[in-house]
Amino acid sequence: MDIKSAVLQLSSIAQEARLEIFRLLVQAGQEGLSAGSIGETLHIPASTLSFHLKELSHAGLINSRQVSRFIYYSANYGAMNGLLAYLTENCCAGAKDCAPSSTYKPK
Amino acid sequence: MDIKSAVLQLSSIAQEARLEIFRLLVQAGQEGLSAGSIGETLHIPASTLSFHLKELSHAGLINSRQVSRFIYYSANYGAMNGLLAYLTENCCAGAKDCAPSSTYKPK
DNA sequence: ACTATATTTCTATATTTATGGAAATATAGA
DNA sequence: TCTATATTTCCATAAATATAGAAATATAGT
Repeated sequence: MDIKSAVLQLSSIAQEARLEIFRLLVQAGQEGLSAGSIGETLHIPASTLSFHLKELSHAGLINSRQVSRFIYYSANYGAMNGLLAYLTENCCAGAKDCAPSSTYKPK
Repeated sequence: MDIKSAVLQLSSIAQEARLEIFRLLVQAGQEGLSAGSIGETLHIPASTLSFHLKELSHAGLINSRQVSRFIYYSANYGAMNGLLAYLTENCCAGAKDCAPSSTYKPK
């Protein structure tokens, strides 16, 4: 992970509408959701949504696939974990248990 | 964690200079580093650095304390972990092992 | 081919953010 | 109190980003 990619990914979720979209997809699982259902759930106009989905895709934090007339978007869990790992890399110069507990336990 | 705080925190590290500062402090540990030594390490002019440190402080991702003429900044590990937990909350609707492995293992 | 639906692109406007020099404000040692 | 050092505030300018309507494009059912 290089810093420019990390900034691109962080920028893509450092915006309220996009963070909502991303979290919705993280919670939705591998299957994902169609653009239309995301817009309906979050009340985002189609053109605005399209702009935000492109930002997230371009950053690599979400994937898309076409299913008939719909486009399904889903979280890229690998990219997400890569980003989290980058943020915590060499945390506390390797001291163990430097950080308070977190509830997320990746395998 | 509410979404506005999360966006504020993400925005604060979604910028190359600030992400460098934050990672430097995450790696530095509890003791932290003085503003001057951060600027010297990362080659950031004082006024620019001050602006960025204020952004990070305001978001709550770093703390500061005065030590004689110096101001020491350090990572707020609790805030960091809170943010990471927020991003992964209800990941995959609770399915276990939905996400690929990560190297960060908070206790 | 025609029609309805899904999504994207185009466009203009409004808003926010980053930069760094110069000046101002601490802090502490002599 | 004078001086040196550390950091912040002020300021103007430059650059990037968000918004959503209207038009364009794609897909599939009839």
